[in-house]
Amino acid sequence: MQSICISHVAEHVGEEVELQGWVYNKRSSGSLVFLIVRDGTGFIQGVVAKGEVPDEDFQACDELTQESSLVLRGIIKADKRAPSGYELSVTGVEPLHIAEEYPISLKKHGVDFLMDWRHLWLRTPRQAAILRIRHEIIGAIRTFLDQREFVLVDAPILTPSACEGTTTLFSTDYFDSTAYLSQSGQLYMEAAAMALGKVYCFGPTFRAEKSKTRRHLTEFWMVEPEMAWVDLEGNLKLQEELVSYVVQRVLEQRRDELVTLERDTGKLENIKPPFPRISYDEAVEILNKNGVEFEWGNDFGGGDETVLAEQFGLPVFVHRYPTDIKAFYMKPDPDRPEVCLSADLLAPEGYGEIVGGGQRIDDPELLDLRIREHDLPKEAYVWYTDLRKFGSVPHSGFGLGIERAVAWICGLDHIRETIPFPRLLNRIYP
RNA sequence: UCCCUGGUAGCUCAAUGGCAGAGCAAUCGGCUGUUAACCGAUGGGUUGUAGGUUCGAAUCCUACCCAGGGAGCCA
Repeated sequence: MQSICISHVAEHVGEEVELQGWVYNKRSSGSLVFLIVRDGTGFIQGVVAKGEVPDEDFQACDELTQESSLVLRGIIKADKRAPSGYELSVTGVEPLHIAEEYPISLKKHGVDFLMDWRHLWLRTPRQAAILRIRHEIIGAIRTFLDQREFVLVDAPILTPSACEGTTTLFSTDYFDSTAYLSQSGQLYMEAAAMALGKVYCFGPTFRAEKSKTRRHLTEFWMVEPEMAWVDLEGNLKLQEELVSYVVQRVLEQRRDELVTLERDTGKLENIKPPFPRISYDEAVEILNKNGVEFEWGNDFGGGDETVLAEQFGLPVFVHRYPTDIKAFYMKPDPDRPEVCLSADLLAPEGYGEIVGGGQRIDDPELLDLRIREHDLPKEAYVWYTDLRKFGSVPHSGFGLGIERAVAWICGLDHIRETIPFPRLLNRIYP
């Protein structure tokens, strides 16, 4: 007898097959038992009728609890009464392990409770759908960049000092000195771009900020492309093409999962280049016009980003931020040095900044000056400033936050559901 | 770090100063088409912790702990 996955039952109608899975729910009606079984690829209802299976198999159904593991044999039948359109007419039930009383019921639970049981929460249809979409998004990003001949270059996670010197880092003992968990691979990607042209890193990023919001994690994943010989506009073009490709691929490949999440896919269908571009100056005007008190020179808060993104049905680039509020390596606009060639991409529907990037300083003297102005330890950046001494070229890059992108595409109200085991302020379990 | 909200049965919640409750889950029984099945029965409590006010506190007051949301900062 062939052992198959539930995702493939449609190809085996009329055949007797074997399924391996877990009990999702059980309903009993005297001499009929309905077993809803999941195997990670899907769900199917098995109908166990007394007299049509060996007596011991029928009695075994009594013992089955939610999430017990079992092998189920039966004949696949098309049935309009089944939610998926298919049912299993059970011929054999073989429990493998009877699960203890399962903490997660099919009813409503609070977030704190579910987070404590995150290792089991992942089994629910909604969480599984999110993880599949996350997988699709990551796969799409890598396919897109690979097709454009980017080279994946891994950045170190243990680093000797802050990449940007501003945010709080996690520190760890490194033999007789201190190392920090990376908050960005970008500086290393600049070195790699000078070696290979177009590169990207994809890895975890750590921020010890004490942020307690629906948009923050202390450990998150970021893809950071970096390109030699590319200016700000070339950078934005790549970003809008990448984001559009990812969204369209999820729509094509993960439609069922989006339905499970009750995502309004209409809003995603429109995500195609070009994305609107507004300058920081224009953004300030828009805010003021919408009754938001905002002074030129400040950075946008979460509410400000939502107001800006609401003006367009698409992700929107905000470019040329004040040089003072951006990282030390951002290249000033040659026509207006008080602003820099940076740009953030704000997602629609209030999801905020999903990409931050810009053109980097290529002038060695200016870079040295900025390192001094930002009070950064010069010795730690010698290798970085070397990049401007040995064939400096214009170059640009960006960082795309995976979890924020997943939250937006899935339409989730909190980022913590986008990553299998979220690390949050006050939570490092499980 | 600051501001706001909350903490009652395994879970989700009710009880606003006067007997600690319901639904689900669990256990037992019933049912041949259930769709978060249904019906009947049973067990289940140091009301986050410590103190205070009161004849009487889940309820009011103080401190602390924990959680959630937000600010700052960021992706």
